[in-house]
Amino acid sequence: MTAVRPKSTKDRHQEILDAAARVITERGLAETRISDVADAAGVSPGLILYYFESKDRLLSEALTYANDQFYLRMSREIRRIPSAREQLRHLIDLSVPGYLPEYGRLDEWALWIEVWVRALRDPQMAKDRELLDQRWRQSIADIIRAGQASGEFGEGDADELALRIGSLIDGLAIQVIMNDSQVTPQRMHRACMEVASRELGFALETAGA
Amino acid sequence: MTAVRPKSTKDRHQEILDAAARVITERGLAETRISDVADAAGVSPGLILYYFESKDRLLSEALTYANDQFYLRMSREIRRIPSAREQLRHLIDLSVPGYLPEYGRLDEWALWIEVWVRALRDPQMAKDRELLDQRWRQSIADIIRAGQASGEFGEGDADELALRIGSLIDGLAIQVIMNDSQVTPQRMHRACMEVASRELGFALETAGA
DNA sequence: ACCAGATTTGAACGGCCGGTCAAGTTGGGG
DNA sequence: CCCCAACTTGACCGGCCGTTCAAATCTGGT
Repeated sequence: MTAVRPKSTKDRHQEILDAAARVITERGLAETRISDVADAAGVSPGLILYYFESKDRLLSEALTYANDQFYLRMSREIRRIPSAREQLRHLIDLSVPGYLPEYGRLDEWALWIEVWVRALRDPQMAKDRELLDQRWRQSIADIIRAGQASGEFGEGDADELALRIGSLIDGLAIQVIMNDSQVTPQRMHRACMEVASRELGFALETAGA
Repeated sequence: MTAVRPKSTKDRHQEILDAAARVITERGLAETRISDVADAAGVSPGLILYYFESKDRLLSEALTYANDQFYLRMSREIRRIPSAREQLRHLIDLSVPGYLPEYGRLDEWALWIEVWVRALRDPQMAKDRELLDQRWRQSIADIIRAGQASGEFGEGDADELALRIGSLIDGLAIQVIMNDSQVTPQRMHRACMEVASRELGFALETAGA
């Protein structure tokens, strides 16, 4: 049988990116060494530089790759939901770090922060970040447009509303991921839903028993 | 015995912190070397380690120091304004990177991002960040309470409203400081004012004429 | 079985930089 | 004026880590 040995080039490439993303999440960009990634991927350090021309390039690619993965998973899940209002709720569910138990601490947000800090100085990363962010706003705007078409949401510039809601999520998520004692996942979730309901003009079913 | 030269020592200490903050803003935390700080402060590298026990300590202190400075300047300015609504507007003015020309690009936000990334792994920095953030929310909440007392704003939990507005500012500021082509300072300012007016229940004077 | 090219290894190199230190300089008190 | 402690310097050390490279191994084709 073919042992585990033969790996296509593409597999290796992705394996290393996966390993790098894991290491960055765990140790932080600044503390990530090539040998850490090699260990995580189960290969020798030399091989990393065989597939990536430099450590910097590897880390940059890993960051956008990981954010890509997150985005794809999210939009896959959301596409399944028929109601725009429920789509929005689920997007918020997924965006609140640690809100849905099955998703762990949702450390993707930590990677975002690493992207930001790197984008401040790395033009390529700045470009990638802008695209990633645009896509994020876009997916919110799409939900809003769908809700407006179906009458679930009131009128208003969908892109502008998406910017506001998306930015609110960003700002709150930072504090939640930092384990701020005042800003719990529940509180973040509630804040997002309330602002969204006011901005989009729908009533929040208050869970009164 | 007698205190030796507390004044000069204190000056040096602060000079170095200032220099470090400048270097971090310019080059980023990851790229900041002790010798860079020494150059910026006009002293020898050895002296840096005479005043700070390690590079890590220095950088941590510099980050909180710089954010402190920003906060103090902001609250000094805001205290002068009588109307709560104008206080809020000015707080937003100051928070939008590059909105007020006289304040340059307001790179303090870049330092915030560095704080975040460091706070993810450094418990002391995490603690400091939480205090800094609490103070930031608090100063917004104070404005809101004043406005509610004077009748300028509607009712509502001031702390909750402050969290929402503060987080929105955070999330938007990130994108502005990244030079996102879609999120201009003007657009951020407008978004903040609109959400604030809706959340706080006051009318936005639409600039006619 | 053999070859050629692709893949993989790990040892070794070299630069960089945080931290140390011994030697100087300064300035105020006696 | 001298002395001592505080302050300041810059050379130096040592380790770390990104990168290189020659050699080993593997793979598929003939």
